[in-house]
Amino acid sequence: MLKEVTRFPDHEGCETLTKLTLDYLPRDGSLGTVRRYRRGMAVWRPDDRADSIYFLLHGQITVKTSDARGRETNLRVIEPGEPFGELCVCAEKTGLRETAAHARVETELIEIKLQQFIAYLHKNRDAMMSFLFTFCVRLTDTERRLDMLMHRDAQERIARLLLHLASRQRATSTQRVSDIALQISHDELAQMAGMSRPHVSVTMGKLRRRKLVRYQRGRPLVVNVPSLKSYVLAERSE
Amino acid sequence: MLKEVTRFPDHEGCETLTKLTLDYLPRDGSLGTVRRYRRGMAVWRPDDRADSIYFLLHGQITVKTSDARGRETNLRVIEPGEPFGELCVCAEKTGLRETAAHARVETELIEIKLQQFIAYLHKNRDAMMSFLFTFCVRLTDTERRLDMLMHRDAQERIARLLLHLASRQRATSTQRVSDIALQISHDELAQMAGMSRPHVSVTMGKLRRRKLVRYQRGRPLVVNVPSLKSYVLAERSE
DNA sequence: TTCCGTATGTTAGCCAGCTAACAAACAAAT
DNA sequence: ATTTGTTTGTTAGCTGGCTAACATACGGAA
Repeated sequence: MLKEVTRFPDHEGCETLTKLTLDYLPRDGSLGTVRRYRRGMAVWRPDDRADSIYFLLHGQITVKTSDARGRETNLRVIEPGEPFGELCVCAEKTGLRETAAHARVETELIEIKLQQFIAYLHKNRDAMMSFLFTFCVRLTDTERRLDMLMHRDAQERIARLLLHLASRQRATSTQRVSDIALQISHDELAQMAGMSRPHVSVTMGKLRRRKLVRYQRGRPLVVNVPSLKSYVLAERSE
Repeated sequence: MLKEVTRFPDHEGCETLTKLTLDYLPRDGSLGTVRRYRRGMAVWRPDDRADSIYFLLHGQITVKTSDARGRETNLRVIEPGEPFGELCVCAEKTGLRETAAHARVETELIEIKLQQFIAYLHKNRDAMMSFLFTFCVRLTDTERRLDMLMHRDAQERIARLLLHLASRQRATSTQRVSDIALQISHDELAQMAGMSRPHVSVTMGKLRRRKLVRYQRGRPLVVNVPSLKSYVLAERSE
């Protein structure tokens, strides 16, 4: 149990820690309820009370906001093992979600009432520590997306987004390869990068010509991490 | 000690929780080192190892990144009582900061080595729970900034940024007033919103003409929270 | 095969926000 | 009172990304 604690400051396998909390939860059904959702179904809607936390078992969830004009933006994509719908998603103490979460595919998850979850953490030190680490990683994750959005050049923005997605993906792979495959459409990239879909296609085309990514119709998007990274870090002074 | 735990799900005074962890730390000097910084001094630089966590006692800290072109963007402003330089600011397990933190004014803080801090949390359940809540709040905070950056209309973007800053500020005020005063320059707003300084000035001028904010040279910026909020939420369909 | 739905490629025209450059207003220091 | 430094106001181009619209390619269903 202490292994992760002492290993953490060395920053090994940070991303994998995100999925660790689930291992500390009782699996005898005493905490939370297992629920299933089919593709497209809503896990929560903007006006729902934010009094539950979820852990994704199988499938994939997207968390989105939409503004007054109906423009949708993708705030997060949840992978199996990750917690989501966290505590204190409280905008202005109304305790409402203000976001929408939908199953992207056939999905199974555990829903736990916040009260119960907090009570459980209170009794279980290791689970709490694990959960704390999970949040640290998520915070870093979110701050990197912030960093990405601060860049206004399309190529740099997309490049950073792809690197970000690749580093999350890499956590699940066993070996450290330079080519990471992502299953994501241009439309979804557009929603994550805050760009229009056509311009994402144009920008992706440029990156493809530079051999920084590979993709074709129907084939997954393959990101060459080292090349992309050196592209992002390169001085483009003029 | 349990008060905060049970109160949390009701989302009362969420923001104030951010500054709560400090109260749980031993003040006898047994944990961490007190350090002082003068205006402009660096707390850490991009290549420093990220093996400490900090708690701000007095003053103000800004955390920034700068890209290859030298463009600086403001990632966060730290207020007294808040922790910063969190665990796992580990980009690619190098364990480096990749950001720069500077004192904006005369500043005093506590620096604690991560190893020691984690060991302390491990022994002190209430401190850990408090710290966990702090992170939840910070995560929500960061996700709101994400949301703000996803909007490309300048007025909406600045409006959302001001609301965000105001809601953090409001935590320190005793009463719930509609007018919140902020001490921030157009240049800093530009760095937080990912916009150019001139266009921030233009946009702020528009908001001022709409009576959503008040400000003059040398006077602090006063944000009318309800008006701004209704402006942001209003349908601007055409 | 054919049809349909969805993802990607591409272009023309427009416009919001950028850069650059300078002016003005004030504060603090001399 | 001057000087210096800092912040804000403002404008004239310019450009990058947007919208809209359509073309193309592919997968799966019928």
